[in-house]
Amino acid sequence: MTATPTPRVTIKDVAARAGVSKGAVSLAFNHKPGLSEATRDRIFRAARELGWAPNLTARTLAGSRVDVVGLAICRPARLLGLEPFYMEFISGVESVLTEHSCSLLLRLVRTVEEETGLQESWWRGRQIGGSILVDFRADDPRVAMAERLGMPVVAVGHPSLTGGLTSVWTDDTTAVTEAVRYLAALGHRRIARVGGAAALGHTSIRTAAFDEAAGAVGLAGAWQVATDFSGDAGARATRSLLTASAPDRPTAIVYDNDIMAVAGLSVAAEMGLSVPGDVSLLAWDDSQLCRLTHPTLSAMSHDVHGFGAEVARTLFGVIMGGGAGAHPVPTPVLTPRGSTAPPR
Amino acid sequence: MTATPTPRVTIKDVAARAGVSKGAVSLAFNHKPGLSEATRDRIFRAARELGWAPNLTARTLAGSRVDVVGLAICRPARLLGLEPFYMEFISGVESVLTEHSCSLLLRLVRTVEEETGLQESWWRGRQIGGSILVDFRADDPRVAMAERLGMPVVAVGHPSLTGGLTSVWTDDTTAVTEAVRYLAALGHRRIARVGGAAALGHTSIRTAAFDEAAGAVGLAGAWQVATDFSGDAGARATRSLLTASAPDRPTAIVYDNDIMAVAGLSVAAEMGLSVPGDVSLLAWDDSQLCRLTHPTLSAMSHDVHGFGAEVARTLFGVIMGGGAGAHPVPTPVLTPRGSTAPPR
DNA sequence: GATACGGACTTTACCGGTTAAGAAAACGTT
DNA sequence: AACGTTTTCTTAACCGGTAAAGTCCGTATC
Repeated sequence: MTATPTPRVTIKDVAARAGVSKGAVSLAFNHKPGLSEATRDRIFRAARELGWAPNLTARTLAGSRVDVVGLAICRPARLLGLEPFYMEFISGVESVLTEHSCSLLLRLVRTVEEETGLQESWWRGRQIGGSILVDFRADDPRVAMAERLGMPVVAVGHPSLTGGLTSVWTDDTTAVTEAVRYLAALGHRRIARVGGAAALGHTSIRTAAFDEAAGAVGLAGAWQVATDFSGDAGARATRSLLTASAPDRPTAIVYDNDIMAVAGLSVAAEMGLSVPGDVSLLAWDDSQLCRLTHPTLSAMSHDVHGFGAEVARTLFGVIMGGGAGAHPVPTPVLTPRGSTAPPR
Repeated sequence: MTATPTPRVTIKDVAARAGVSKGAVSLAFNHKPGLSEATRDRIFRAARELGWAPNLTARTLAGSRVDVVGLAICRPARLLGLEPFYMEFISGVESVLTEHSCSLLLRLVRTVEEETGLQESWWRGRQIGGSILVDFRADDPRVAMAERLGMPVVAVGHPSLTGGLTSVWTDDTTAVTEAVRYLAALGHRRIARVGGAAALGHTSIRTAAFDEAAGAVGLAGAWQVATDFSGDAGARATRSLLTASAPDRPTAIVYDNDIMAVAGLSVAAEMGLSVPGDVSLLAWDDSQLCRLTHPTLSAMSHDVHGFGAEVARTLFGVIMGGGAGAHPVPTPVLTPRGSTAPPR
């Protein structure tokens, strides 16, 4: 990219107009002591008249402050578009960043390796003051990267996945257990779970929790399928689960996100099965989408916006040199709606 | 945000290790002539050994290049989370930015005023090399802003809204006309449209086009409702349209996005009306969601990812000092699925 | 009345690169 | 051998801020 011919106003112009030195202008704009009210006013007036605002690039270079945080998301673009989760998460993050006049540098990447490279170059290039790491997997290379670089990060994921990094996490184990117990309490004895991408750490955690819970409540049948989070995959998985003959067919299905649950609902309809009569469906994340279907979808709800906000707050804590440790956010709670009922 | 104690490697360290001056390292890394192959190799080797990469902040300050583009989206966070459109759009933009090792600076804002302020400070602060402006409204202040600042931007919207700015736009008028003609051809005589936010320019354009088309094909009834794009609003609008008694009730409804169409589908089901038997529904944008419902949703489909990519390409053109004018992208095409049929 | 002190600024040296101008060595020419 | 040309590299001045150290001045202290 080449320059544009805009006549840039610099701190020098403001200083000249206010009849002071650059340093004085800098003091004024950083609200530091050492200036009289009168001078301060003159400086601000001059700046306003010239339409000047500090050049953040120069400020970053000179000082030690960087008011941008990074976020790289590693999922196929096709799927991201549909995941209400991320936009809500981002909007939560933004809500806190904005209070600190901080911006979000976003990038979609294809692989974890690409992400580590990107994060490293962002950090080395002082593009960011810290970063949010999401979608952890087992032995995630980003743990070592962040530690090696001494980069302030907050890891979104269970502490068992995020090593020594400061983390923000939801208790998926408890949530999965609650979901299974709820369905079992309704009388379901054969429950399936349509999970997310097998490579992701939280998927393994939920998978293990589901097995555990299924055993604990003594289910007669428990199935689990891994998908890529897409609606298509959710539909395929549901179809194959529901085509089984009656005794082998689950009477309830839990999904790892709401898109797949919507797809499941449609598959049931297409197969002539009634929801919740023939099969109960339980979604996860609970975006607005769950209230737009017919029947409405019961879901494990999550304050995704608040989650994002908490992540951002934690990141600021880390950047300021504190706030280490694992920060739990409230466990998703069951929100029963029209898609779950006792089996017929 | 305060600094972290990472020992940063700078160009000076690389120069020292390679036994040359800073300038030589700079020349090597910018692939400029004036260095022997041998020296170049030594420099690159030294850089590799030290794990050095040029500091983008310093590079930006010194040179005239900024490899970040801005995007501010002005819709309530709650709605954004659900709009598949934006994430897909962003992923399209990113796909092109990545090729140019360029990043996206994203911010959610509440008002256009807030956006103009933000864009201006981004530009003045040299945070961005250019910007993508979306969601234009009548007499949009951003047109004047971009011109005043001489900031390279590409406006996403119809040329009638974007003034003299370089724009990328879809022909909504033709698309709306096609939608109405299609429904009329199926035999529908009473068609309603559940539109988006009235303040947005493209909504007015579609509203006008709908009226026009309704007149041209001689409909017996044509209704239009403005919403905020949310599923809830779509549901409310649909409910009120469908509660009318038979002669006054539309037999087909066109929605301005797919979320509202999904909501409409559910309202029809809840009211005991069959789709497409009693009422046909036609969605807009056509994300994956339209294929996940039952019946599947007919839609005016759009290559949103490609749209985003085209916008990014156009922005690069503008930044390079060319590419002005209005760039049309293909008109949405009708994709008939299960939710549209002749009226009973 | 000399000394100390604190407030209000200014000076100056960076931050980590780029780039124009300058200098030294290598080369070809007559 | 003397002289212009390149080629290769160095120097030094920016870019637009920040921040530590320095200057100047009015006032309180003994």
